[in-house]
Amino acid sequence: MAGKRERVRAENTAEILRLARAQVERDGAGNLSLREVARDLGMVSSAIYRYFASRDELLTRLIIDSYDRLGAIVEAADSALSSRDDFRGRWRAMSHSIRNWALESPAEYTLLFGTPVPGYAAPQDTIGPASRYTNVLVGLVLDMEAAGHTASEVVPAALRRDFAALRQRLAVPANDAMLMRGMVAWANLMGAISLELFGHLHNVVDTPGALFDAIVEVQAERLFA
Amino acid sequence: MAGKRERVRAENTAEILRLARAQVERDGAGNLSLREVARDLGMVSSAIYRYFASRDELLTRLIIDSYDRLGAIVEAADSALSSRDDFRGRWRAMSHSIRNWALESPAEYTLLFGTPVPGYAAPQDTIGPASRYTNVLVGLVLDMEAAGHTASEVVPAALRRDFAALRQRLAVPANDAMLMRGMVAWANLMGAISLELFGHLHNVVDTPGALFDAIVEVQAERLFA
DNA sequence: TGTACATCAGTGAACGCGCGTTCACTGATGTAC
DNA sequence: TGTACATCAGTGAACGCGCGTTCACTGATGTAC
Repeated sequence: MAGKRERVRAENTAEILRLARAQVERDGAGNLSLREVARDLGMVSSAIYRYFASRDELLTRLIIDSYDRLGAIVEAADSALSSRDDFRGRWRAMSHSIRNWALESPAEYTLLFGTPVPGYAAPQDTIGPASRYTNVLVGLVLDMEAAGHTASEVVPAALRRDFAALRQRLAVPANDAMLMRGMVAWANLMGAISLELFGHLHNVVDTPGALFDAIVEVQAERLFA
Repeated sequence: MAGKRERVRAENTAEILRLARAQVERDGAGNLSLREVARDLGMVSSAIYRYFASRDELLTRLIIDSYDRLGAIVEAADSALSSRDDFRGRWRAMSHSIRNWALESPAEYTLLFGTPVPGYAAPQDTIGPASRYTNVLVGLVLDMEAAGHTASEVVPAALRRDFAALRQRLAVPANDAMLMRGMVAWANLMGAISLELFGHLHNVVDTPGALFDAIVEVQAERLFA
């Protein structure tokens, strides 16, 4: 029988998350309202507290889920390429998968990469899921290094210490110049997407997709060739 | 006498803007409250309406002022370099001036480059001030082109049309590859700053300043040498 | 310089709204014997 | 298979709060003659 209570609880939890996500998609994370979720669900507002201890906890859950979805998407895009040494192809695939996800669910992107919700402090639980999508990029530079690629990027001393710590934490043996390469690619990628999603390409470019492609290609040429 | 009314009005308008800005700095733009501004000012809430027609109008004014301040800062940083053909130096100067401004007034940065305020639609008046800081970067690539630098970046057809329109709108004769270079630099710059300010470098790097320097140098080497 | 009228800044009360969270409660589902 | 008790989901009322905006008003500043 597996417990009717248990089943209903799982269903309702999922439904709350679904409705909350839809609300975030519509009005932004700052305006997520427990009362509205309850209304949508046909319950009284206090009932939500049987499922989530507070608004912040619900937000945290949404954030974690979004990071996880993003992570899964980027991992899938990368591993879809059968030739693992097609580094440019892999870079293209992961870049475009992030942008496509962002365009499909802009508020999810905003939830993760926009203005942090005021008064909300991300708890420890988010840091694992948050690094899932970046790990794909780390994997790419690692594979390049393993394949004998060398990078000549200069890394200042202060940053070399940071990179050493990072290598330990992630148990990743990439060298400084290669990590630097990854950082540049990362900043460039997220910058291009944020500028587009947050409206800064209005009055600049009419086909942001073409600009994104071109930016990805320029970096492919410089960093992943 | 020049009108006491007029003088008081100017003072109060300035004071409202100052208090509103402080509030945005403290709680984020989404939480800007006319009532709180009025309280801080020692006035009754409805009095604000003698100065601004609505909350949105006040927000717009804050945004315009911030773009203007940013624009002025970046212009000053660029023109402080006496040798106009030190392109790398100019790139460094403008990059760092933007980051420094962002660190000094994070909520202003967030107001401009973070999540758009839900329900708020930027009116036409913002687009002039919004392009002031980017024009400095455009100026740099223009000067490089005038000095005989050539760029080999590939620009796809769709984007070439956009760039043609952009050239007309800005009355700027930069060629496609050079404009492309500017776009890459722009995305990279804003991406690096946003990642830092929105907390994505936590658990990645302990000295974000060093990372920023390094990113700027990598792009200096590739785009402005 | 003085008077009469127009302009405008600031008041205070009100409208109508929404929010997160707590708490004592009822009634259904699950568990142990 | 049945009974007795424990667990837990959902209710409804309440607390205390904040918000943007409107409106009729008073009293001070400005203007025309």
